[in-house]
Amino acid sequence: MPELPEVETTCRGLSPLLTQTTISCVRVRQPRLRWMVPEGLATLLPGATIIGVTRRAKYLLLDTDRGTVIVHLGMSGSLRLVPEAMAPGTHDHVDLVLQTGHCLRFRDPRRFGAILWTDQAPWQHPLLSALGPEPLGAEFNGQWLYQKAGARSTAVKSFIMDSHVVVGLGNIYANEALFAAGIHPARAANRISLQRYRGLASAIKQVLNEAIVAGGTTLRDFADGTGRPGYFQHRLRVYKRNGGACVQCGILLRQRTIAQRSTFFCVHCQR
DNA sequence: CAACGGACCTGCCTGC
DNA sequence: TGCAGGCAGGTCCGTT
Repeated sequence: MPELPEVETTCRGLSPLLTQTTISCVRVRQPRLRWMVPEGLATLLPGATIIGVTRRAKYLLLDTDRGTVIVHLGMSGSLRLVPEAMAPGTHDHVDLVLQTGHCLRFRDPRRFGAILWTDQAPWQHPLLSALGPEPLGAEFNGQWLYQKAGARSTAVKSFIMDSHVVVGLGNIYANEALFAAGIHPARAANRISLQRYRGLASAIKQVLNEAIVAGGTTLRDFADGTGRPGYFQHRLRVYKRNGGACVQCGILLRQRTIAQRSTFFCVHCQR
């Protein structure tokens, strides 16, 4: 589910609801996520106050006065604010119960997500320290992509999904951004000019910004922190549209696998 | 170093 | 109707 726009949507939805609330207890029903949920959470967090909710890459950071809860939604995770008494479902693995009578509920059927803790600056955490730039920041541009591509012969689609190059792009938005930039997803990263990388960088920014405005993409069950779905799925131009007509030239869109991920593109508009 | 495949999980859909 | 197989929004890690 969650690429950068979905995580950002969750972040923006939850931030005003969680900021300045105090955690009363932690309920862990299933600690076995991608990594074990730290046992210490249940003793550390009661009494802690949430200072703010921010995002780095696809990680949500719940900043408290004692440290930071780092949340990753994996493939199927979601975070919702619900009444404390609401009965949990099968895959509702963790609750942060608040003094307001609500709880922040982490659901994740596939358990590829994670809940971690750090009392250091979160960007120093091993999972965050080596990440590339935020795609919506000024330091991410065509020059950066061109320089990072160097001699790499990997497909440009895998290249822009590499979190050391730029964060936040998953399979949906990598496909969409390459279509918007007119670049074939299988083209070797080192065979793209600086000029075309400038176009790609701005396409990435534009696609992500549009998706954030639309509240993200809801394919199956994504909802933001308050339960609202996203609407960007109606604006997808290539993702899962194989066999359909290209919105620009009308020929049939193709699908193939690149780096073990389904890839959708127009052979006429993308070179 | 870079590229690739495997691993981790469950649910849903298709086709036999 | 049942079941096997393939596929899904992520990303770390070990092996070439």
